[in-house]
Amino acid sequence: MRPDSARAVLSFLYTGLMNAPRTARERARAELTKEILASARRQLGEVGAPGLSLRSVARELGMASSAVYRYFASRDELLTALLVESYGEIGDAAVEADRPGDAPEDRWLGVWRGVRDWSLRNRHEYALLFGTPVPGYAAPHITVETAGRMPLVLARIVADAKRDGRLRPLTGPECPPAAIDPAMLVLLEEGAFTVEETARLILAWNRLVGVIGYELHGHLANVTADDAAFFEYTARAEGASLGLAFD
Amino acid sequence: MRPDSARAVLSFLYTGLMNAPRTARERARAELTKEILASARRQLGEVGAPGLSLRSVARELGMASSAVYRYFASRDELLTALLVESYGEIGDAAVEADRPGDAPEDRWLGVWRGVRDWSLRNRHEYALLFGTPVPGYAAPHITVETAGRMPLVLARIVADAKRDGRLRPLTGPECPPAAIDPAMLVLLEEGAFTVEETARLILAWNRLVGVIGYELHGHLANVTADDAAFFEYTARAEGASLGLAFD
DNA sequence: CGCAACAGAGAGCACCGCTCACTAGAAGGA
DNA sequence: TCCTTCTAGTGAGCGGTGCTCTCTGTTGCG
Repeated sequence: MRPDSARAVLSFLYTGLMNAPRTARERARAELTKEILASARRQLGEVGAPGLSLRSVARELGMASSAVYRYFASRDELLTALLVESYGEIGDAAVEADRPGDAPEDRWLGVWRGVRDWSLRNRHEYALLFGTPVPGYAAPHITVETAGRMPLVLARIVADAKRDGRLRPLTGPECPPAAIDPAMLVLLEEGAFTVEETARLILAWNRLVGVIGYELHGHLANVTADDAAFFEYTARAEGASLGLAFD
Repeated sequence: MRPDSARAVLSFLYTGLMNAPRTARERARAELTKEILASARRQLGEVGAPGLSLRSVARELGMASSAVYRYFASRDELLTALLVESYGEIGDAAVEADRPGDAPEDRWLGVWRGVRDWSLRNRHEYALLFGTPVPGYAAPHITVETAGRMPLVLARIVADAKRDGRLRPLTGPECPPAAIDPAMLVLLEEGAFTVEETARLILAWNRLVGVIGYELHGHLANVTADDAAFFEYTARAEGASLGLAFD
C-alpha cells in the first residue's frame, strides 16, 4: 500500500462540530481549518469561485500548498465548505430580516429585502450558491438542510398568515399534486399547506433567487431602470400570488 | 514597438459577416474560424465552460495552441463567441416552437416547452448564457439584440393576444413606471404594452429562465417529483398572470 | 518581382491542482 | 520514561493551463 496516504476527506464537517478539542494538536487543527476557510472566503469574495486557488490560500497563510491538503482533500471540497457556510449566512440573513410580530405583508417584504441585501453584498457567494454548480462534489444531503433555511422563512410567514386567516384564496391554474414531492408537503411546516400553496411557495422561492440573479448578472441592463423598485414590485407580485394582501 | 503583434480582437464578429471572402487566405481564415468554433462548441457541450481549454481545441485541430490566438484573442473571447452562438440557438428554438396561427395559450406553452427542451439538450450552453457570467469580456451591446430574441417571442404572443382582445385584465399589485427602462417599452412591439404588461413580461421571461435553471442545477431535487409537470404548471401560472386564459 | 502582411510553429513564463517522499515532533501505550 | 505510531508540515515534481514572444515560411498586392 502507499505510504503516508492520510487524506482529509470531509474532515472539515466534523471538525466544525467538535465542541472541545482535547489535545494541542486538535486545537491547532481546528484553528488552522478555520483560518484556511477564512482566507478562502476572503479570496472568494474578491475574485470569485473560478479565481480562488488553493495555492494562494496557502501563500496567504505562509504554508506549503501541499499542507492545505491535510485539511481539505481538494479544491472542490474547500468550495463545498464555502458553499455550506454561505448557505448558512443567507439563511441567517433571512431569519434576521424577519419580524415575526409584524403583519405578514411587512414580514414578506422585509425578508425579501434582507436576502437581496445579502446577495448584493456577497455576489460571489450568491453565484456559488445559485449559479452554475461548479464543485463536482456537492455533498447533497449535507447541504439540503442548510440550503432550506432561507425558503423556510418564507414558508413560515405564509403559514402564520394562513393560521390567522389573513390569506386570500388563490387564483390561477392548479398544480397537479403528482408534480410535487410528497416529502415536501411534510417538510413545509408539517403539512400546513395544500399542494397549490406549496407550489406557489416553491415558485416564490425560485422568483426571489431568480430575480436577484438577473440583477446581479446584468440581464436587467436596459430592461429595468430602477432595480430596487423593480425588486420591490416583484416581491409584492409574488406575495399577492400567494394570497398576501398586496393589491 | 513590439514586432509581430497582430492580434485577433473580436475578429470573429465580422469574419462571420463576410459574405464573400475573395482571397484564398480569407477563405482559409473563415473556414478555420468556423472549425475552431465547432470544436470549442463540441467541447463546451461535453465538459462545460470551466473545462474548455484553448489548448485542447488546438490539439483537436492539429495546430499549435499559439496559432489559435490568430483567430481568438483570448479564451474569454472564444467563450464570448460561443455565448453569441448559443443565444442565437435558444432564440431559434423559441421561434421554431412558436405556431403563430394557434391560440395564444397553445403558442405560449409550445414556446416554453421548446426553450426547456433546448436547455435540457444543451445544459452547458444554458449555463453559459444564464449562469454566472464567466467571460470577463462579454461585449454587451453586441449580444443584447441576439439575447433578446427569445423573450421577444414571448412578447409577440402576448401582443397578438392583446390585439385580438384575448387578454384578460391583469390583477395584482401595480408596477411603478419608473422601475422600467423607457427604452424597453419602445423595444417591445413598439409600444403595444402598458407598463404593467411589460413588467409581467419581464417576470415571465425571468421565470422561464429561472425555473429551468432550478431544474438543471438540482435545486428541485426532493422538492418536485415530476419536473416536466411542474414546468408545465409554471408555464400556465405565468401565462395566467399575463392575462392568458389558463385557469 | 519585391515588400509587407499574415499564419503558423515552438519555446518559454507563470500559474494551477495534486501527488509523493521525507522529516520533525506530538500522542499515547508499555 | 522510552519508544512506537501517527500527524502535520516541507519541497520537489508531474501534467496541465492561458498567454507571449521570436522566428519562419507563405500569401497578397502594388
